[in-house]
Amino acid sequence: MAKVDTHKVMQQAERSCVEHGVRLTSKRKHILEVLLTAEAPRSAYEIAELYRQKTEENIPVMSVYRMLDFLMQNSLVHKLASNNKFIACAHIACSHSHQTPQFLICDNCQQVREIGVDKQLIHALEESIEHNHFQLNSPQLELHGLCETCQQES
Amino acid sequence: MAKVDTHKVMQQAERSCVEHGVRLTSKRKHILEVLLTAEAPRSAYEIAELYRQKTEENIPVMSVYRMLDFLMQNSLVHKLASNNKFIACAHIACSHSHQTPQFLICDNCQQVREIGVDKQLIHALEESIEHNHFQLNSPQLELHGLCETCQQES
DNA sequence: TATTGAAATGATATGATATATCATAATTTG
DNA sequence: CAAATTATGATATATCATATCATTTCAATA
Repeated sequence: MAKVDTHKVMQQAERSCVEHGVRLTSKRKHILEVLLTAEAPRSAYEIAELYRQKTEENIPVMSVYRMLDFLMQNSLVHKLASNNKFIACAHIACSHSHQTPQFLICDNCQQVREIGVDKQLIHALEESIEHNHFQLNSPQLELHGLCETCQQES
Repeated sequence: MAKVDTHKVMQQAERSCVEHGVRLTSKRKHILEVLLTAEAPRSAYEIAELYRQKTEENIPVMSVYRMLDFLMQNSLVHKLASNNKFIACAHIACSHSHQTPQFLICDNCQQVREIGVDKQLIHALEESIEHNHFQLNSPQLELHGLCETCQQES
């Protein structure tokens, strides 16, 4: 949710889609832009509304879900399971080999920081998983709490 | 989801509620029992249905949600955010001081193992959180993958 | 460049999850 | 027992998500 250079990120997103031979259509771009400029994670229905405001065109929520699916498959967007909202990946521009994303979600202002999971943490996770003979799919950590700003206010 | 002595767990649950001065009514008990005997996490609507089967009485879903809230507040039940289902706490009987629960969720058979998060992992988490000046609420880790049994089948 | 096949999007319906709110019943407490 | 509190019921509705079939767009290629 930190300020990003939307234009630059979009360029990288396009590049990445070309590389993978998938189509970043203009509607999909709009959806991604909506999320890039949003202050916090948004639900599919909120995204549809923001899309309308941005483009002055209606978009069926069904389409929004499909486009979100596309964007998620291509690691441009993440879904936060804990609140059923979507967020642009914070690492699009850094030519990321996408590993475990970890989200710090502020329960007060709703802002989310996506951080890379640190080596030690990954190691500890792997240990714990291996110990239970479990085989991880795609891990994602969501942690709820208060961000620095909101701590100070309370 | 491992076999538990339901009776013993229920006794401990009652004890715990008495201690905290809250009421474990018979309906709430039924809900908890339903989850204790379930093979996998259940949605509120599934719980309502299981309740009907168990008691031959209808229960409004609204009530189920309320009772689940109660049970969660008292650490007897957890909600899995990643699939909107509920599960009995695996540590009711072990007079648990409830710390970070970690769930290993099998995407094939849906069974869930709730494990204690190991020291090292907690430490790594805390480091990473502190580094970002974040203040954790009640952490909970949900990891998706394949359990041992389902790995062998595939 | 016209054809065609695949991918993307629209339209419509419906299912699944969750909360708000006001009414009633049960339980505790003075 | 009366009053207050807590729990539950009943009803409505909001919110999140998917299924399915129709139509449009786009790229490949004959």
